Amino acid sequence: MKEFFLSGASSQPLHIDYRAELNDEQFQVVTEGDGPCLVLAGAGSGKTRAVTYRVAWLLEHGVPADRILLLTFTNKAAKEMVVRAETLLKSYPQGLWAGTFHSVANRLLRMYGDRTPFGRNFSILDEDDATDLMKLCIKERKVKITGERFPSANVMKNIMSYSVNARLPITEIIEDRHPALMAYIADILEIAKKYAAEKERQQTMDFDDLLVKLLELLKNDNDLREQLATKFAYILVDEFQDTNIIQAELVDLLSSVHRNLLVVGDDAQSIYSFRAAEIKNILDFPEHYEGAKTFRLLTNYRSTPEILAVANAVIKNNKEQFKKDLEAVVKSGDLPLLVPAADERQEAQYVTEQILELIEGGTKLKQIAVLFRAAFHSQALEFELMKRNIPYEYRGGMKFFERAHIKDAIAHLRLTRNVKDGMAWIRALQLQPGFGLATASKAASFFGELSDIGAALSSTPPFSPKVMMGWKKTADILATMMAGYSPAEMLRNFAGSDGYNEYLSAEYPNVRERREDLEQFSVFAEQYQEIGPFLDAIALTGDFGVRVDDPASVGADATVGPYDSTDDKLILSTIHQAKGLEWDSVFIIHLAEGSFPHQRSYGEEGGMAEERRLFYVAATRARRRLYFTYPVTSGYEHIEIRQPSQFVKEIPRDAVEEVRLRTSTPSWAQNSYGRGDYNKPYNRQVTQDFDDEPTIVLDNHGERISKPMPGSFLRNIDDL
DNA sequence: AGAGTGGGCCTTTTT
DNA sequence: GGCCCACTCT
Repeated sequence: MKEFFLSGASSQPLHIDYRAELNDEQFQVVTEGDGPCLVLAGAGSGKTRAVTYRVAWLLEHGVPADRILLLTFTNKAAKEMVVRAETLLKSYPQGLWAGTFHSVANRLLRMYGDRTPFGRNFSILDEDDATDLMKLCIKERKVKITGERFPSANVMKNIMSYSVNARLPITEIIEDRHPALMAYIADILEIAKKYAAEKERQQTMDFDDLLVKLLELLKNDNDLREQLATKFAYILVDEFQDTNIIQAELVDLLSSVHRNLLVVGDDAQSIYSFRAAEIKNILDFPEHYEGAKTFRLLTNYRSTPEILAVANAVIKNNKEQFKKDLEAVVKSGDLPLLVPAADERQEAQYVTEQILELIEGGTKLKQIAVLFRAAFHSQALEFELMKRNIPYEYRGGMKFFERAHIKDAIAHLRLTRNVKDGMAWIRALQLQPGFGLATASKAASFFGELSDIGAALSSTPPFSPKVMMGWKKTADILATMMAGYSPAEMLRNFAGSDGYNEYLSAEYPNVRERREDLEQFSVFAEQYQEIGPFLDAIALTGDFGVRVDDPASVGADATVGPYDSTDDKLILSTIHQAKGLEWDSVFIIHLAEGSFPHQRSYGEEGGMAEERRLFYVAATRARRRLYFTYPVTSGYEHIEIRQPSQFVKEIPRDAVEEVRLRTSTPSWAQNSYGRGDYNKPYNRQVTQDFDDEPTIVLDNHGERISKPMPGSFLRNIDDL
């Protein structure tokens, strides 16, 4: 702590009783966290608590807020940490550097970007823009197709992103993961070059660039590195198990002067290797930082011992892992339930009914979550929830800022800051008749040579008369928009412009809703004074809490039904998005081989271990009740028999209670009126054997549809 | 070159 | 079920 003790701020009376509010391990982390520190924090062990108290402790001991850097992976986590620190300190920690890696990198690049070829006014490409740009690069290369399909822009982007983040040559990645594409290797490498060059020319960065360009800058500019590493006296990193090489190197450089680097993480919750998270960062931390202290937070304050028993048992099957069993302090509860369902539909019905029962028992809807491996797994459930009028909030899927009309507005705004932003030009111009991709690209190049948007508006581009008409419209929209000053004003001018409204009403049936969205967007914009920070916030957050495609918000009146308010909603979420969160009751659905673990994980090195960590993350979200469900069959025309997830099989038989569903009407067995007629008799049955191949499906006459297998209906897990 | 239409494809996870 | 591409016509 040395120099900071002298600063005088510590003369204020301490009002936080660290000793009383933290357990021994947490207290150690908070008070002895100087130098390089690794905090292995199990799920629900008060990790956020330890970090926020540490920040509070530093501040109370006179460390200036702007000399503390707190890095997280999600905006939500960053916000939560700051809010909790604020609550502790009873004042907002003004000046604290807290944010995601990407947002902090952006902030630094806005300050020092003039030392890079990108300048300080670069645009940020979101995932769609980046993919579109990649498409253009592919198109331009005019690849000769030789039998094998050429990778889509999306695939190309993924390969290149992985190459950057894992710091592996593209060729090696192609050889390893897409050997068939080696036929195109020369083209692919050229396209990669083109993509990079194009971004530089357009003064735009994709998400990866934010980290990479900052890292390059710090490596090449000794003065700046020295300056920043001196500035940041304390660096704290959350979810360190999910950092990649680039991120680890960034914090390494930024902490190179003071060496006060405290990283928190749980190797058992590393679930982002697909974007090159390097679990070695956390496993090798003690070797990499000489004299590093290691702390372990193993007391779990969240879940019942029954839930932890399941999570601990399954994760044990991963060999490369710090050994640790979470210990529960919460009192004993019910055994987790294991529920095989005849098909997706019955699974959805079961989940829905249980949710209704939980609510009757006094649980709030928002204290219940349904988690799944992949976004589309929730489809059947969403039908059922809609049918029963259960309001829910879907995490993931279409983000507000990804909606077409919102992106239109953003594209026009972006041009006012960076006239070289080709993707913004292409998007804006293509709204007008006369502009297709080809013409818009050419126009973007033309305008990209100019100094700023003003020059573009007063230029005389070499367009044909028809194209010129379209350009006049765009120019008019831009001019109308720029009559405003703040982001909100500009947005309202944009939404009110004749040019854009003509486009909207010509193109879409629901103009009114789209205009309302734009108004909502303007309201959101009111908290920003300047266009730059506003655009950055949008690019780096993707959402601002507005629920998209939310059928429930219409019917759920605050005073009707057992739901106490409109924000009391069931949570549907992918497991990835659920990390760090907790609920009273959690359903994990689609626990069948091929769904979870995901099909593609079988062939990937370390894939199964990662899926298992995902399972671990999912199970440890639950406080009191945990349900595992899976469909035994899937498909309608061609019925497919599913195996339960291998993770289900890894659960000790006495650690769960198996539920047998009585009315097992696969939807294909129901009458042709669809919508389940529960009174109608049905005869089809499904049997399932856990050990080897299934199974038997009987039709209405008791005839076998698939291969014979003696066995009872939905065999008990005890038969394993 | 752009716009409109029909068929094939694919569906992990995210800052 | 949605998106993307290729094809055709203007």
